[in-house]
Amino acid sequence: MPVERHEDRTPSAAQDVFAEALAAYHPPQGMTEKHRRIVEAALRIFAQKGYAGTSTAEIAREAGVAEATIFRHYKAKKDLLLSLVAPLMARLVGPVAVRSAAEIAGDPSLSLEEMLRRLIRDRLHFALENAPRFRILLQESFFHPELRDALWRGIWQQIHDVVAAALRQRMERGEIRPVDLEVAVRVLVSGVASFILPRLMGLQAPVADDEKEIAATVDILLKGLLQGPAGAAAGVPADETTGGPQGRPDTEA
Amino acid sequence: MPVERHEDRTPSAAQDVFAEALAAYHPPQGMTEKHRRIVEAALRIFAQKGYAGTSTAEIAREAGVAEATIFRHYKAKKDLLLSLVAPLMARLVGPVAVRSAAEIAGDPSLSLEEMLRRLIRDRLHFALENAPRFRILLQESFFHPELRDALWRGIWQQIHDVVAAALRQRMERGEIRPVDLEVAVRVLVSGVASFILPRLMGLQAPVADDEKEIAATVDILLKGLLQGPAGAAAGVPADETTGGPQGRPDTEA
DNA sequence: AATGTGAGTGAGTGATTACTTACATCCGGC
DNA sequence: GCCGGATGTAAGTAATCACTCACTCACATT
Repeated sequence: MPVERHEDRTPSAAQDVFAEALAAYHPPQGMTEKHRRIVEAALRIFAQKGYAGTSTAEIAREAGVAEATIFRHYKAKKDLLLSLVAPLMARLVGPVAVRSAAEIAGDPSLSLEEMLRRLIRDRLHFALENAPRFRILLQESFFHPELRDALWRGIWQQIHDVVAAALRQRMERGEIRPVDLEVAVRVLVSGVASFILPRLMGLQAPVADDEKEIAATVDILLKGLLQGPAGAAAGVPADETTGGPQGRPDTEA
Repeated sequence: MPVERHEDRTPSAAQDVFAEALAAYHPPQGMTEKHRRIVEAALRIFAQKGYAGTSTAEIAREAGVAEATIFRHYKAKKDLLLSLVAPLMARLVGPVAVRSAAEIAGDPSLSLEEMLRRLIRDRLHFALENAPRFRILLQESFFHPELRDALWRGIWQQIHDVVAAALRQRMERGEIRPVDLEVAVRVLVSGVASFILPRLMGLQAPVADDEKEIAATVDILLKGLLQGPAGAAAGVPADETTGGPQGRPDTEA
């Protein structure tokens, strides 16, 4: 990058990026006050203007520290970026998240419907909790091949494997039709993503009722759009503007 | 933006961006050789490194012109960016594209299945034809509110209206179940997007057969995943790795 | 032949870039 | 008291940023 000119001179943020960044990542409580404010400012400004569109001077100004203080903690600007997304990556592909998702997806006692609802709720909650980090990871993966690879190989493959396994299990039990697994995973995940991404990006009109929308989304994904051959549909009626007590505000943590 | 420091001094790329950019857009045949090469270089490099990550010096070098030549044709760097995405926006929301999509979506003689297949083929073709412009519009809409608004208000609303109208029509005819229209549109469009976006981003493993995947996607969107209550499913069998002559390589232009 | 015009450019402009260096200040262990 | 490491910063550094200026050149109109 010509705009980031010293970038490739330092070997700091070069090869096996995440091993290094994860090692360098110390949790918030080990940080000094100023260090914490640098991270917060960077998180906020990167999410808004992007990595290449943000100068270290602005981060320092916004954090109320001297510019050199940033480089006391990070060898290069890019290391700061990586330190922001690395913990998110770790939580996404780490054993905790995978086990949590796999537990939901693999639980045979859950109806497919309930499983999908929980998955959407679970991921929506997680995404909104880490919204700025998610946004940065997403938008910067356009420009940084290492991030794109990590996102693709790490996160997508994880999601894919968990969902595919759950679908295969239920397909063998005859619960779902024998559709192409890859396509089914793609459609399912994109349906969930269409729920989460607009909220993550700050688009999205004021939503009336998340639970109702989740139920309707799952309903369509499971039963399709077509009129059943024998009046099969028994799910959410959903005549567009109905606001009756049909959502389910109970549900677990 | 501190990185783009002169940006807000010039009133050139300020308010009603697209009116201006569209007016300034002259089709390729009216360009000089060097101007054309500037546009091509910018298209290529912006798509790869992003607007903020690309310097005018690099564009000039890559185009084989002097840096000042860029500013002979564009008042500011941002005007160059807008001139790249404006024609795409115009074609997306303009009467041609809307009529084409609306014709497909509104044609009552088409089966819902065939309509969706044509829509996917049509949009996939269009997206791949304009891949760099699409990519730039998508990635820069994270950072430029005017682009985000245009993409949201213009393109999404167009898509939404066309698809919603088609669905409502078929819902009134009893062809599809009475589901929530907004949710149905969202799931449908995201299913199509999940088909197009990975190809646009250069992700996506080498795909065996587009037609087969389109058919399988449409099948799932229409009939859902669940086993029908009376063995209803009659669509694509799709036992994961079957490669037999079941795709439909006929289909129109 | 004089004049005008748009394309094109070499050589700048001052501001800003990521990053460094040298030098303080703090704080806990001896 | 004194040392050593970690934290913080003012004041740089050379390179690069978007953009401008003064100018040439080719060509068209008169």
